[in-house]
Amino acid sequence: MAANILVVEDEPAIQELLAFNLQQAGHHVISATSAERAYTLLRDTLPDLILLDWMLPGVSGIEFARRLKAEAFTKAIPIIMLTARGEEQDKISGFETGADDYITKPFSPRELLARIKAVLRRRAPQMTDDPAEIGGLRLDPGSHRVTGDGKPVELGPTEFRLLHFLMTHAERVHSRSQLLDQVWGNQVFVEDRTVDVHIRRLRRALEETGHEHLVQTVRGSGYRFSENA
Amino acid sequence: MAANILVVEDEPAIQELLAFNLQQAGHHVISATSAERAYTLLRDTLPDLILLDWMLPGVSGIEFARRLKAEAFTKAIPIIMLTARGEEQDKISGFETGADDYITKPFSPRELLARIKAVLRRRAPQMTDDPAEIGGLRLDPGSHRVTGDGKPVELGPTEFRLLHFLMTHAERVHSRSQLLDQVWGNQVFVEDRTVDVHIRRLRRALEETGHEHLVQTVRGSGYRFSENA
DNA sequence: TATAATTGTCACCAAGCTGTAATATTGCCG
DNA sequence: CGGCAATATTACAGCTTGGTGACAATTATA
Repeated sequence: MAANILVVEDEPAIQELLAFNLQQAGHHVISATSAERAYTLLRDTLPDLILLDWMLPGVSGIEFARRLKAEAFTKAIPIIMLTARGEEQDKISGFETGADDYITKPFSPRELLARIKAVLRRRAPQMTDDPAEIGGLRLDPGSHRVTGDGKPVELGPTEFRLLHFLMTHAERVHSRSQLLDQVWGNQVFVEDRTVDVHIRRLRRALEETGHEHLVQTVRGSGYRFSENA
Repeated sequence: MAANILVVEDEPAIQELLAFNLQQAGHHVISATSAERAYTLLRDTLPDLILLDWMLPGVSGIEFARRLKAEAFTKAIPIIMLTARGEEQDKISGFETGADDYITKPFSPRELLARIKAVLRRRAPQMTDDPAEIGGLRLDPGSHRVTGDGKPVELGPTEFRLLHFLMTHAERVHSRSQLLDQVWGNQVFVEDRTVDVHIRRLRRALEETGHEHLVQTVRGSGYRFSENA
């Protein structure tokens, strides 16, 4: 899977433990010991997921999470909160933070990795770098390359993201507004019909290698990526 | 799944987070910050489900829920109440008003979605994306596909919804007006006889794979989907 | 800065879908 | 077996939806 994970944790021991386990699993880890530092890091690169300690010096984890969910450019990043046992009982509403999941200390590395994987898959399968290959069409997010039966396919940025989303959510119908939310981002104001045009551009590009049939129209519902007619 | 959900919540932060998480899950969200506004919105379109905060300025959530359950046109809409922690008493009164479920803060997005799904399943099975399979006929809402013994069946949008409803409410007779309410929507003015035509179209499509006998006429009452002759 | 790509909208067309009415059948009653 | 009411079937005109090419504005690139 190999995700970029930002760990925000003030206690060095836990910090190291987390970093070790995550790296062991092939993830790339960025560390911050406070919300402020984390925020600075975020300006450079956006991670695929944030592990956030509930209790932080200065700006608390809860507060930080809320801030992340409020800002457009960090809104979509999944957050997993680290909480100490029993904290849950007393502290403020966990949901208000918008965290995607919680892990209660102490936790096993296996549980940690499992939850990370689950969150990434649930939240944004197209964010993982796993290559997708369906019906002879192959999309590799890592190298940002698409090939149909080995031959390269040229795509614009939007068509690439669109195809990536469709391929990582194949066999399902997606309405135009769902696609706008997922591919364009949910704060963008764009006409529904614009999706049609990009579907058209995607199809035209796929015609080169004869894979345009994989992008299917479901009248009255939206579009679907499927191997089957 | 993809339901229209009305969120009634006065605190903007929670409001946004709810909307965000629900949209992530593919739902369509309408928001209101007070009971009064919610009520106005209801006059235009009826949602499939209402998420209602227990604490609201002005008319309280409980009061609002009671009103919704009293009026004919909103009576059938499932309600999930959001309550603050440690107020067991609220749960009781929540149910007394006719709320279908309640969620105690804090809660994870996962729990929220699970409860929504549960309520919808109980209340309106055709709204969940669970595949239905009866007598060799299979309907998958997720991929928007129908197959008879594995072979694809072509359906128009209305026939698809009609079949979906029938299959999720099999072995029961539905009158024409019931079908109009459930499949067409309960504010549409359409002739009763129109149902006959769509039943006809559905049957014709099912003839392809020899499954037309599953859609049965009950003279004087309506139609039924059943495996048994 | 000039040039090329990319993007979102539109207008127009083709195809598909819908509701209704007219007509044909069917089932049930005596 | 008629007569009647309910249902089936068909045809169709209007409407909606999706496909497509063009275009101007914006953005990236040389």
